[in-house]
Amino acid sequence: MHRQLLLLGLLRREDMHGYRLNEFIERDMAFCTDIKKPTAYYLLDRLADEGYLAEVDDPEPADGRPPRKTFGITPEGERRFAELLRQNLQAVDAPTFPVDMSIAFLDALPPGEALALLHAREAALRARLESIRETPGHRSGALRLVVDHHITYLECELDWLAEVIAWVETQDADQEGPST
Amino acid sequence: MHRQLLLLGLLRREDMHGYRLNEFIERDMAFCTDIKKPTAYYLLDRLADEGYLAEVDDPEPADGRPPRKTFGITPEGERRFAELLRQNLQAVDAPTFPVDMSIAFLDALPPGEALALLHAREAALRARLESIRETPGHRSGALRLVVDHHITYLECELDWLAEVIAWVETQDADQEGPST
DNA sequence: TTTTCCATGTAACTCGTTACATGATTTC
DNA sequence: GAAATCATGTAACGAGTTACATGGAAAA
Repeated sequence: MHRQLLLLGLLRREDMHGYRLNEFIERDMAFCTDIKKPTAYYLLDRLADEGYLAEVDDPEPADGRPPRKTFGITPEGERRFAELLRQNLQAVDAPTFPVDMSIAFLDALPPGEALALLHAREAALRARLESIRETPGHRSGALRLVVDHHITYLECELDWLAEVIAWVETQDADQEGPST
Repeated sequence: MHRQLLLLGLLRREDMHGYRLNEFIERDMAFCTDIKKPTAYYLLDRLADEGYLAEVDDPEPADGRPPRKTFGITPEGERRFAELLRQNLQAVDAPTFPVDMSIAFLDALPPGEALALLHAREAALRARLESIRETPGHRSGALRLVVDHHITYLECELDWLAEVIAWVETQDADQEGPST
């Protein structure tokens, strides 16, 4: 559903063909969406079938290039967009973190190995945080807020991971015995 | 994949039949997993087919009750469990937040309505945070860490939401004109 | 001359959900 | 007598992904 919203939202700003759309999404939105090319093409056709998009004439057809299907949003599409926007903004999704399942059974691992894996995870999260911080563009406008969302989230993940690591370390110490 | 891990992890502690397993998951793990009953039954059979689980005799068959299939983990299941645990702990998933798509197009909404929706969202998040804070049990052990994960996450969501609200408010003020 | 770019798709598949089916037994 | 509890499942569906297909043009 947020995928439809994305496509409608982008086409609301400018008519585009699938290839350009996918290019833009890959370059500028990859950090916040996971829509894949075939899905985008499929959804474009479906949204057009449903009357939310309409195929328009290619404003600058390039010769010796495959023909392209340029889409524009229709008035019904605008209405649909607003509807999805409100729905999506109100929906409070309960996210699930796959890693939680590992944490729940962390005692099944030798503490040493657990710590090594957790530190590796920490490094990976830090790397991602850096790469998002260094992302060019998105310096202004609403997209900045989305970048901030991911930065805030990664920082919170790191805080929590530190807590997990501390916990494993105390477990480890307890196991060695406080008598040592 | 984290679903398999969950089932194997729980059956590692104690032999169980599907119904009890589902009961436990609904009562004590609903806040961190979204596995549904039919999925659990299906996965139990599949894991058994693959040799990771084995059907064992019901230790206390109740009379006048439907027969139940009690599963226990096999040595291969133990190995599989450890493998999934390591895999899952190392995998750094790039989460996508559906709400980001709304935020990216927030300017399409009248600022007043946007603020109302954002405040409603804030209230919903706060309610969830409270309900998790008041969750009984999970006070000790690894599950406590998982609860903390969700608390930390919701707090970070609230921080970020406040930032979004502030941004919309400045946008609104700018639009009214700094001359007023 | 092989690779990359442009541009669109399809077919098969995976994973999971929803809604429903069954049937005895206990509780209201 | 109706509803909830116990216990297991199936069938149909939906959303999305992967891998592949196509075919000309430009760049390496």
